[in-house]
Amino acid sequence: MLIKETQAVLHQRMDEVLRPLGLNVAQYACLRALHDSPGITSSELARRAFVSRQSMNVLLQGLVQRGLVERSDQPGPRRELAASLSGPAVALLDEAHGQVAGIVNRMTEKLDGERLVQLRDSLAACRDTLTASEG
Amino acid sequence: MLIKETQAVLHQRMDEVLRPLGLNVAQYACLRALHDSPGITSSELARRAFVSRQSMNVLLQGLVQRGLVERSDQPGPRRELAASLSGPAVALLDEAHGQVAGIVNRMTEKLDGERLVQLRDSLAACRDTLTASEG
DNA sequence: TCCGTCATGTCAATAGTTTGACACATCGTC
DNA sequence: GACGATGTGTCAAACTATTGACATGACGGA
Repeated sequence: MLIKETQAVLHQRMDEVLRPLGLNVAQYACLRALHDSPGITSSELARRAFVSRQSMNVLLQGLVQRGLVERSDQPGPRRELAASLSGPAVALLDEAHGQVAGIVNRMTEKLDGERLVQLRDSLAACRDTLTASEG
Repeated sequence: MLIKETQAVLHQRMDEVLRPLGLNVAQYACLRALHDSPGITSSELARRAFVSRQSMNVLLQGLVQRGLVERSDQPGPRRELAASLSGPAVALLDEAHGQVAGIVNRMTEKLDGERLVQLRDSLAACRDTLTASEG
């Protein structure tokens, strides 16, 4: 499938540029989601990354040990532990985001603005249609 | 990322319709590649599926035990063992392909022909650009 | 109020994948 | 013919992720 191939190659390129920063694609996506939605829970993070809660938890523990994320010690209403980015994490995430943006720019350099907008719209339409027809 | 989300949802839907047939997405992709290119080797199969040779080998062994693929007993020039589909496999693959085609049709039902062609072209352009700029 | 449901976090066990390494065989070059 | 490079298959170990299960705490309806 064309979508799968494109995503696989993009994943490889992202992994190549993120490895020197000590991150993999899953960790980058986790930090990015944490930056966009501070105080999010581990389970919600797992849902957005399409992995199980347990995997996201071990990933989070690794990031906590490296001092990149901090989890609140006092649980919330539903026993959840809010997670947030640390100071050095935002700098690292900025660096990683720049690298990834470079990849995306190279990927879409052959497409003009019109085509790029249509690509985004079409992909979003496909995603929404599939998510709606679950079961 | 939009591409990743779309691919993830598509992967989930494919897994849902392939599970009743006793297949997962990796096995379906393997059978499909084997149908398009009969006599292909395990390593080439692994490259196309973006997995390691070892993973593809255990996947192939499972398919061999189920009588879906057959590997030639006499190695070729480079010690390779050609793999080919068995009789029941093509029927199963046809059934699976119909299910997947239904998913894809539902996914792209919101797009007219023009948009669909542009989507394919844009994705192919992105993939080719990324594969060209390896390193 | 009581109980069923849902949601989160965590543990143990299992399955699947990758990494690293080795043996074998061919091709190209000298 | 000899040698290194390349490509394939296979083994063992390590890692990653998933499945299944359990405890805890809050919400909602009878």
